[in-house]
Amino acid sequence: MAGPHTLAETERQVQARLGDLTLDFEAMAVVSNLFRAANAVRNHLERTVLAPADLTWTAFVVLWVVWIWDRVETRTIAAEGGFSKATLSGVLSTLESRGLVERARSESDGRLVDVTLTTAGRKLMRGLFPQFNDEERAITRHVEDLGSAAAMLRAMTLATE
Amino acid sequence: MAGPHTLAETERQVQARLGDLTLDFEAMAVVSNLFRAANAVRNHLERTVLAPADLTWTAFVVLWVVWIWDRVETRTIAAEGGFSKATLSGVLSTLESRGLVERARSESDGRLVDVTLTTAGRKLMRGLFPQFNDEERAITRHVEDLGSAAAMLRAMTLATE
DNA sequence: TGCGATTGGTTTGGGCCCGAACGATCGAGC
DNA sequence: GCTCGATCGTTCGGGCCCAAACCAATCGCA
Repeated sequence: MAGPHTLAETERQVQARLGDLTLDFEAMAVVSNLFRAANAVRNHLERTVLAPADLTWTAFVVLWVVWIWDRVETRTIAAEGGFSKATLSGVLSTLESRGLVERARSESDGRLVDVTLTTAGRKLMRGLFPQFNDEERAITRHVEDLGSAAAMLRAMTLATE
Repeated sequence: MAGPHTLAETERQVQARLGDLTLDFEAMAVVSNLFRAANAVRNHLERTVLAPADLTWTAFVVLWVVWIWDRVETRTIAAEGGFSKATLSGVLSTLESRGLVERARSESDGRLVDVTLTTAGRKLMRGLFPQFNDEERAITRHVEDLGSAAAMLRAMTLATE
């Protein structure tokens, strides 16, 4: 949200429009930078790692969750990935048509659908994830304390729930 | 990406699949938490502040940039907002049809288009932004050092460019 | 001055994204 | 057994999202 302009300049402009209100500019800067970072990182990873494999961001997240947990119910994937079940339904259909995942109705509960990776899906993830992690390392290389960075982000996530 | 499961459990699963490779789990956790936070914050703000005004996230960002800078070229909006010019073109059409912004071809350069807020657009932002900032304050209330948090996020953004 | 290269915004096509509505299934309590 | 409420995945409609193709305007450079 806040961009090439300086922070001070942005504050000045906001103050000019809402001078009579008390605002929290530090909070504004943090939220703004959160989205700039997430956007930049996502675009970067999509271009460098995902595009060559013809995968979208969300498709990769779905594959990742299924890969880690081997056999997952769709509701779990949606919760872990942070998107709606409606979105997941479409992405799963795409991945299924490409032969990367398989849907199977649960035997113990007829409402649930279990998802697993096909052999092709597992092979793809095994090749992709190391590249992905290399980029993650590069992206965070200038972050001093990774542990406290993760904790800070978790604090924001929790504060919204 | 990483969700209800514990971090240690996730690492164990990844290690089981890629045990022979060196991975950076701390970097993985930071990137993962970055997206969880951004998703959670965005969804929260959309539901609490934006939905009542019938605005999407991107539409609000566009309005915000134009509001701050009064008269902006579309290329600037796209750069500040962090999305493509193709996306912007569609969102601007939506906002224009709702009477919140106006497009005007630049007089000095026939390729450029300047965007301004209408009176209705300014009125909307004046009412909306204080609510938005209140939520931003609440979201960051458990972050100890807002300054270093913003710096950390900036470091990640810069590392991808 | 002329013309190829660059820049800027829009359009197009395909995919993601959500809330709401829907049909199927399950389970608690009678 | 039966029913009512809750849960699950899918579908639908509308909007966002991007890359690539496109056209108009401008610039660079001889």
